[in-house]
Amino acid sequence: MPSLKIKSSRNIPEKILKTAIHLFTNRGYFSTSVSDIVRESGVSTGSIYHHFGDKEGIARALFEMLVLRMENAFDDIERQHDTAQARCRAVIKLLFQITEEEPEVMTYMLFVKHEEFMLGTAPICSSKPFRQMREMVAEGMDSGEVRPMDPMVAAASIFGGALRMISMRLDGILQQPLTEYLDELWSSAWRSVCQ
Amino acid sequence: MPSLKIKSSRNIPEKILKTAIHLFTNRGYFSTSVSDIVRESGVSTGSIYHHFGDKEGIARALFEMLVLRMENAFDDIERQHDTAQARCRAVIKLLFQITEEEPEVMTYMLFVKHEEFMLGTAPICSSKPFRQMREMVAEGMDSGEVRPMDPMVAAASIFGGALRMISMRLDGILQQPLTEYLDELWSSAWRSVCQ
DNA sequence: GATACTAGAACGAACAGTCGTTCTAGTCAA
DNA sequence: TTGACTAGAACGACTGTTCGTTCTAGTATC
Repeated sequence: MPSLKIKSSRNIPEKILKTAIHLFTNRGYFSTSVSDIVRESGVSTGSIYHHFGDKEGIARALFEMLVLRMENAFDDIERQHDTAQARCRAVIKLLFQITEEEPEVMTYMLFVKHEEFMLGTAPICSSKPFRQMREMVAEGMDSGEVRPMDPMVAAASIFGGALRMISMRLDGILQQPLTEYLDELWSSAWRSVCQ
Repeated sequence: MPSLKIKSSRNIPEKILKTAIHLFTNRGYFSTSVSDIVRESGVSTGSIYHHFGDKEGIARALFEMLVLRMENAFDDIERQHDTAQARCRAVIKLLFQITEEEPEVMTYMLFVKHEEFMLGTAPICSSKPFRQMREMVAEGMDSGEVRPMDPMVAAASIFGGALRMISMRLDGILQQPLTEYLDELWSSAWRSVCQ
């Protein structure tokens, strides 16, 4: 997580966010009370409300931070690779790495129903990172790497398997680290859409 | 939904369950109060507790009913088809149909985090229907229809795209009914694992 | 057929506890 | 001294649940 450097030497907002993502992903947003966050973070109620306004504000800050981080990572990938094949593979590799290194981050991004508590928020798959993923596939179709087909079907075919693996890994059904499945999964995924 | 015939001519448990699945999927479990269910169903608080014990009991009854229904449907599919290819395709077709005809049922089955409120419940992908899906793929590998590979990767590759399409459809990103994508999606999915 | 009785289904006002939030007092760096 | 920040007790709204009562339909008795 890119540490948001903030003036206070004790960096209270970061403490709050770290505790929050841990509790939100393990117990769920509604089963986490503000008092729980106070207790586990060692930060007072007053500070929490001073920095984030309300409980939803914590969830929102967390979400925006992680989405932004993902956007930047995808921008990097687009810069570092120039074929759809290489880009999509790099995206999956990145998602697998994050899942292994920071499972709570991946859980919060992909498998938390933000609309339920962040009122007026669009579902995660209409967020920019997901759009970037679909665009990579669409560009691959324009360039002839990906065979002509419905763009949504193509995107679902390329990334669907990987997202399924992530979901199973986070649910404890896969024992081995995701990175060990990467090559085999990618060759299957690419077979489904290549010319 | 298979109507649980119950003596009472007014069939109160069914009224409660219908209201509950509607509210749970649209607002979320925690944002739905028992009073909301009382108001929308026209059933009294007392009756709800008489039939289901507590709020969680409603969610649990709903879940068990829908999982059972899915198990039976998959059993039928296994009886009616004898190749992995035909079985897997039939499963996807069925899931697409349910998504179109009863989106709330599909939402509740796939995209509600039951562990958060039904304490001690395993995640949905360790439930029997999901195991049945993985077994169909494994059998296809034994028979030589599916090329040799990690069984989990094979299952994720076959069903991942379809589940992604369902998710996008339920989130309102796909305008057309899923059934229109079935042929194209299936041919992609099968390409990824066939010999 | 009429009556008395019974079991369980339905009701909803009342309760105890928890939650998110507010507020006043205090701390500390500049 | 000032102003940003921290602290945590206090508050009111709301939640899931309970429980005493009423209603309903079926059975036994006459």
